[in-house]
Amino acid sequence: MRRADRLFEIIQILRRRKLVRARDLAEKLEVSERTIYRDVSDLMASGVPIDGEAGVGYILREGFDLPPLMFNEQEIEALVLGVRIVETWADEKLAEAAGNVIAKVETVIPERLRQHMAETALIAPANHWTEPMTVDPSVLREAVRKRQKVRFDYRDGEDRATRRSVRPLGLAFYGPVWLLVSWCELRDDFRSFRLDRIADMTVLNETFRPEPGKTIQDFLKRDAE
Amino acid sequence: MRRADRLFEIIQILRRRKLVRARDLAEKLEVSERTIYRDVSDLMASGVPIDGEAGVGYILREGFDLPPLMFNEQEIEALVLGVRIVETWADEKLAEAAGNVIAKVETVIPERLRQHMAETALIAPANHWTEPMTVDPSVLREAVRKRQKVRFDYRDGEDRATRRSVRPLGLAFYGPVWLLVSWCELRDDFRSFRLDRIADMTVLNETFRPEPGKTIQDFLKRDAE
DNA sequence: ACGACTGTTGACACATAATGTCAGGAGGCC
DNA sequence: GGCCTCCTGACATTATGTGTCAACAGTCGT
Repeated sequence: MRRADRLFEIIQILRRRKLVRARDLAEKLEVSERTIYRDVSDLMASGVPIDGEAGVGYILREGFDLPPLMFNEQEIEALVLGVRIVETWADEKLAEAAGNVIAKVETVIPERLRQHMAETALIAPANHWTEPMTVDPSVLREAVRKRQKVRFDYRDGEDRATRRSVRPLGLAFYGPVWLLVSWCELRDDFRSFRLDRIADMTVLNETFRPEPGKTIQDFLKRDAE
Repeated sequence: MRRADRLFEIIQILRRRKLVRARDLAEKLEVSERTIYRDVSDLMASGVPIDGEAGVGYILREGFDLPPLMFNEQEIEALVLGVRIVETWADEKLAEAAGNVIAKVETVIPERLRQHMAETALIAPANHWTEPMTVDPSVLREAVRKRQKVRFDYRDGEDRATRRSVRPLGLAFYGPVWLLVSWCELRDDFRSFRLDRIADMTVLNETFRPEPGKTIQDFLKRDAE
């Protein structure tokens, strides 16, 4: 039996039974326990939610596959429109993920809705007037997630250039342009930067901790006033 | 990337797109075409219904009922961003539906992703420069669904006013403005109208049948050329 | 506190599977 | 016919998987 099949088989066994010991799996699949431990470890690394408890066995937590979903027609339209906008207005990686969302949702909704999904007449045409990006948004998204500071040159509306070091807090979709919402250490305040005016960006190794008053929630709160 | 992951990835790509060439897969997954042929062959042997046609590419037949894997983090981000954009850029009814989508998805994902969902740092700020709508988009959406013709006054870029009778085919999100994509009976051709320039619209009782060459698919096809 | 049970990890030698390259064949499409 | 694509075989090379042995750590019942 090929390894790929075995990994799949382990998942199936875990789906069927609540609790399984490595020894059971080893016997069933005719490999050594050591191999099972390695397989399970790989599955975990791939995101399969397996809990292994010493003295007990393995349990598959919920959330491995996507359960059936039910939406009404209006919700389908909202979902499809949102995803289509992301597909045409965001960077490649997000666009691809958006495509996956469509594909995955399609397989878990009832047939009737699947049809409606395909027929949704809300479209987001490829836009031709976005400013060419000078930074890769996916790099920035990662910096946001990992809370890594970034440094870059910024050219403002009056063409003045400054070098900034900021805490990236989030990315904001603002029509034809994307903004980097950040805490600017030069100004010691929130600042938003247009992604098309950023140049020579480097993600620093320096990380930051969220501090009260300097998070994106604080920014949004202030924005609302 | 390990082989087992690649096999899953191939399935996902096939789910997303109708037609894929071995070459596309090879580039995407950074392996040789030969490896792709071997992978696909193995998937087929495992019962995945893939059709491979010489001169065409690969197609995933229907009837593959393996539930898709749970959303990954990137997909959650794409979904959340899409929904947030709809919430701020679309009309009230769609915005509300978008909110429901979030709520429904939240109930089926594991805790870890729910947290990620809440923390997604992609935002779509309330935009302040959209042109004020002169028609209710939700009325137009319904007319699209029910295939009811509509009549309205339109004021073009040079401020010339015309009265139009059109088949509403769909709505297009075009940044700060929304467009009504339609088959215009005055010009006997496809025409797009900015929603903020439409006035005195009435939905007619007259319905229309989709005719070859006059559907939104035809419009999109022509657009691509 | 103890012992039995089970998951987790490392090391190492060995076997096997995966991969890329090259070549050729077969079938769809215009 | 020419082009594109899927499909298959062979072969050298490399990467990966595997079993065995060993030690450690967490759980559970007593």
